[in-house]
Amino acid sequence: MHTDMNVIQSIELFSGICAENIGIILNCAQSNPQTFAEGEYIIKPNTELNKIAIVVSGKAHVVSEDFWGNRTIISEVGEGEIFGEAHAIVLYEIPTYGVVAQCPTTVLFLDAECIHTPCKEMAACHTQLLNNLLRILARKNISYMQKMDHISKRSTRQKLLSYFSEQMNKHHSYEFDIPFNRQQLADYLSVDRSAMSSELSKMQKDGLIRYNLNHFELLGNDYHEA
Amino acid sequence: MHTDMNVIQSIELFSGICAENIGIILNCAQSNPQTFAEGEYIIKPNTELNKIAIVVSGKAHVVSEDFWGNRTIISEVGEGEIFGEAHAIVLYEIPTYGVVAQCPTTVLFLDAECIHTPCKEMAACHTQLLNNLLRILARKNISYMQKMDHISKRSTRQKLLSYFSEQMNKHHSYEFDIPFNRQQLADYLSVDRSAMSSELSKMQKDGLIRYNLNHFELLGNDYHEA
DNA sequence: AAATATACGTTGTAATTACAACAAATTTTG
DNA sequence: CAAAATTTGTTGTAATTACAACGTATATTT
Repeated sequence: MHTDMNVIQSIELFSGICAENIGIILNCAQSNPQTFAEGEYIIKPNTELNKIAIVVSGKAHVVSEDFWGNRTIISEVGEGEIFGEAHAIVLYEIPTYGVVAQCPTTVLFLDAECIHTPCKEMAACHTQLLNNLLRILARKNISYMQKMDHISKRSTRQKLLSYFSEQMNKHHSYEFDIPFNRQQLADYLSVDRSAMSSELSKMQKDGLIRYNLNHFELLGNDYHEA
Repeated sequence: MHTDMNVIQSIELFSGICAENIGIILNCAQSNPQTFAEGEYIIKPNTELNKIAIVVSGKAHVVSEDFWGNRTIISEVGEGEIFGEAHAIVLYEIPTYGVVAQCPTTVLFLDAECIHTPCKEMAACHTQLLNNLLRILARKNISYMQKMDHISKRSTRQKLLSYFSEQMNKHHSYEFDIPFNRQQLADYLSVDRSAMSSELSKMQKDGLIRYNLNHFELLGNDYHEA
């Protein structure tokens, strides 16, 4: 129970909950920290999951493996982030994905039971915990929807335009910096990096965009030309 | 307030909540039913959203439109289902998608405020409401993750195999019926129908699968041959 | 500042895909 | 049951993509 309390107290799941109540939750949820070596499964695929996992330190990949053994990275979870919460809440679904430590990683497992039927001591902070979980899930939901929206486009150009369109809205400007390098952007959009790079070139040549490294500018039909 | 109470009482959002308390919620959330014509925007893109929408009757599409006017269907919501809940919970995000009625559709809007700071009358059922919302969001989350996992594969064949792999796990069997027709499956996997159809043929010829209409059978390397 | 590592852009080729057009099969309707 | 409508399968072609290989630029390390 002596895992880095500084980290624990600052994660979103416990925001607005005092240290004392966090202690009560950890106690009620029978939390136990575990450390995993690089490459080790934190969660094995196709295994029942009724715990919410908090990454106290380290980093892990949520990966999916199909019937034929092909592996893909679904998402990355870092310090302070949680995973498994969706499956811990929807009890009867068994996750097909696994979670693999990318370096020595310490994880705290919270029994989801205390979400559904909290003990008396938790009454004071249970609602806050539910609200936090709700917000985390909602935010993940939104980002999944956005990503799906981009990926579901048929061509690399359309995927890029869809992503740029989102960035434009987010920044309220035709110009913006993106938070990815080329490889990360390609991974995010599920396309090949070099093919994407060359498509970006074509788009610039076609007068759709202008860019330099991470800085992009959208050129609508007849807007703000120089 | 006289919208079909039969539908309202049977939706998942209100499961485990008695009719009386549902009345309290609807009252506290200043719910007001509205009816929209086919093709009409229920929610316009890029508009702040702080209400949870319940489809009382009809059907709607969640669509995204980019800077250049291209439209894509993100998901479909039918009777008893809700939408907008993620954005109503994460207040500061503005949805880029819109929601368009596919036929005359009646929708009940619940002010999300009563989720965050419920009135006294709601105390008795607020936790149940939070739990329901949590479960709905978690389930959507899981299905989004699965879909992303399929779509992010690079080739049509891999997308299909990923989907079949999921179906196999779900049915605990190498044989199963899928709930889509060809066009729907193609839309779900974001590929062209006819290209997918011909890829299915090839996969059958290559001995990976066997199928007839909606019935599919996976042929692992050396498993259960006849 | 040289050496190294990392990120980015370019090009050619083989493979895959979208698209269109049509044929075959299946389901619905009168 | 026949006709019509819908769904599914097939094929060819033009366009797009993945992949590999390599050159260049930028950042980091020593």
